[in-house]
Amino acid sequence: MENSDTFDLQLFLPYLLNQAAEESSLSFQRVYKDRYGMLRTEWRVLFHLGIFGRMTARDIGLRAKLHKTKIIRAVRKLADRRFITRHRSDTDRRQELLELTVAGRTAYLDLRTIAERYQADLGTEFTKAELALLQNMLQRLAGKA
Amino acid sequence: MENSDTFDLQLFLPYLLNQAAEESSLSFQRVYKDRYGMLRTEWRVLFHLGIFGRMTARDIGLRAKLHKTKIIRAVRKLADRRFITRHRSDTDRRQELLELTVAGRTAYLDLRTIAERYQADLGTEFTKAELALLQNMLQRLAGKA
DNA sequence: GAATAATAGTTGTTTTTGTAACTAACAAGC
DNA sequence: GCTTGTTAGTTACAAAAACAACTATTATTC
Repeated sequence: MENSDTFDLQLFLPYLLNQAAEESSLSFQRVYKDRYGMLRTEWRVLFHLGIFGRMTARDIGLRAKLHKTKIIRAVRKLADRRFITRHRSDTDRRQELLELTVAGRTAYLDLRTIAERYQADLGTEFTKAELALLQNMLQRLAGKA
Repeated sequence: MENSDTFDLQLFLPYLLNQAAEESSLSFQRVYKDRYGMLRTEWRVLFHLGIFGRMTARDIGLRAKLHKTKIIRAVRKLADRRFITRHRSDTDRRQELLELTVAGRTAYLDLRTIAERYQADLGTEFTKAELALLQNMLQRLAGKA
């Protein structure tokens, strides 16, 4: 340890954000992974369809900043497991309209409940004002505000 | 869109944190990747050795919450490129002591300068108090405070 | 002090991700 | 209306991460 240094890695945002993101993902991951065998991209696609209703892979990609190859793999897996349906658009046959099945919506609502509980639990750790500021700053850092 | 829903994904922390983490990693990634051909795990190992001096793979893993298989691969690559040296410990020959070479320290100092500039630039976006609160909350979320 | 357990590091295999190149459909310009 | 360019989705291959099993060494227990 002769060459000790003063840079504080724990405060360096690209590092700190990743640590926090990974930790906070864990509890939620256990649910979508163990209960539904889903990957991160898959629950995100599921949530987009649950929240916004029928939409295309392209639009999900734009909203979630996900590359189309990631999305198509998630879409295939979700369709294989009958969580979503895929239909070519009549007006533009390049596009494909994605939509939740009943089973998909059930899974979404179940996961959404877990997500809401997670958010609610944060209220015991932080004040409303703190959380609002955190979310605002994170959105600015994410380039979305 | 007939099934619109009210859950706000943009405020869901496991999602929001990942978006912010990915975005904030990008600019720094360009430097360690393009300039040094490093991966994320590699700059992290490099920084740990730069900051704390000689240490073992195990201790880096504990501090950075990295799995040992990730570390050993980073260590091999860093050693191949003559950024670090590896020496079996005399007191416990299972352990290996890792240390930066001169070239490794040079690379570390270069990257540290970029990191410090990144942190300083945040000061134009946010106030000192905001940043302090953000870092504190993130550390609590990461389970490190 | 021999047997058993635990630890540091290592290797191999499987999943998942990243990147580039491709096809089919549509759009724009002339 | 034919060429040129763009877009949505798809496929194939390369890179990286995740997971399990292994070796060598040290620690523990009886």
